[in-house]
Amino acid sequence: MGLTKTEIFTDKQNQIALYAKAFGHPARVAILQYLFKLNACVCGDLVEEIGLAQPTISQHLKELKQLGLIKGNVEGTSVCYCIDTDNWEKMKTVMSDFLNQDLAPKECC
Amino acid sequence: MGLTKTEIFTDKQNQIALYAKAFGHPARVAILQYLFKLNACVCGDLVEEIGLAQPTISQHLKELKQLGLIKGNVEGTSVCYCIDTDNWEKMKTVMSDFLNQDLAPKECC
DNA sequence: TCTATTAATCGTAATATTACAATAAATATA
DNA sequence: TATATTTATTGTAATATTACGATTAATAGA
Repeated sequence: MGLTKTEIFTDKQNQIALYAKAFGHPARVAILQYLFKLNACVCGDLVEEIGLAQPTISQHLKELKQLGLIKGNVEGTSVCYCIDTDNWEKMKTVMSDFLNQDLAPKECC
Repeated sequence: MGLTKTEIFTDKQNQIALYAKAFGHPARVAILQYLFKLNACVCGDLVEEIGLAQPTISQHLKELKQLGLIKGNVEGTSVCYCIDTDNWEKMKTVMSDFLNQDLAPKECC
């Protein structure tokens, strides 16, 4: 147990859950907001900005990178991160479809 | 360790993360989609519909209820669940603000 | 080459999540 | 009251996540 049974759900449902999981930690939310705010590649000051230890930030960045939401470019000894806008848009489509489901105005119970 | 440091993040960041966490499991996504699809209170057939054990479904429903995204009304021996549309709209506002951040079209790195 | 700087990886402890069997609670009906 | 039906709760095992110290890797510059 303790293992999510992905096989009984649709690809779409699993995809929504994966994106949502990425946003399910405030550090990752903060990282993404900071990248959007600066509107540029952020080279190195994420650790001071967020306030968690360097390995922890690195771990969160890795998750976001694996999902494709950010990209990292090596610049000398530092790595510069920014939003991957193409993939961000794809994610938005998936998540918006889910969030914008609407109910007909029908009384219930 | 293993404990999210919520105190170093803003209320907004924590709120986004809490909502996202709720959507971070495909069973909860599936439950919500089903409630939207039927557009009615669902009395009892969620266990067969989703395909997880009854206590597991009950646990997922509890999480969604605690966040306020669904409500449950007791009807005899069964409980009928439906989307809490008011709270769903509030959630949508919060999540949309986050997802719809946009970058100026600026090259990066 | 040596040193400094910065990010990634490894290892690990603490906590959280997921899933379900067993059981309890609640209520309708015989 | 007794029984059937349905959902919630409890307990617990398996797995995942979070956080960080220690270390490694990579590269710039002396």
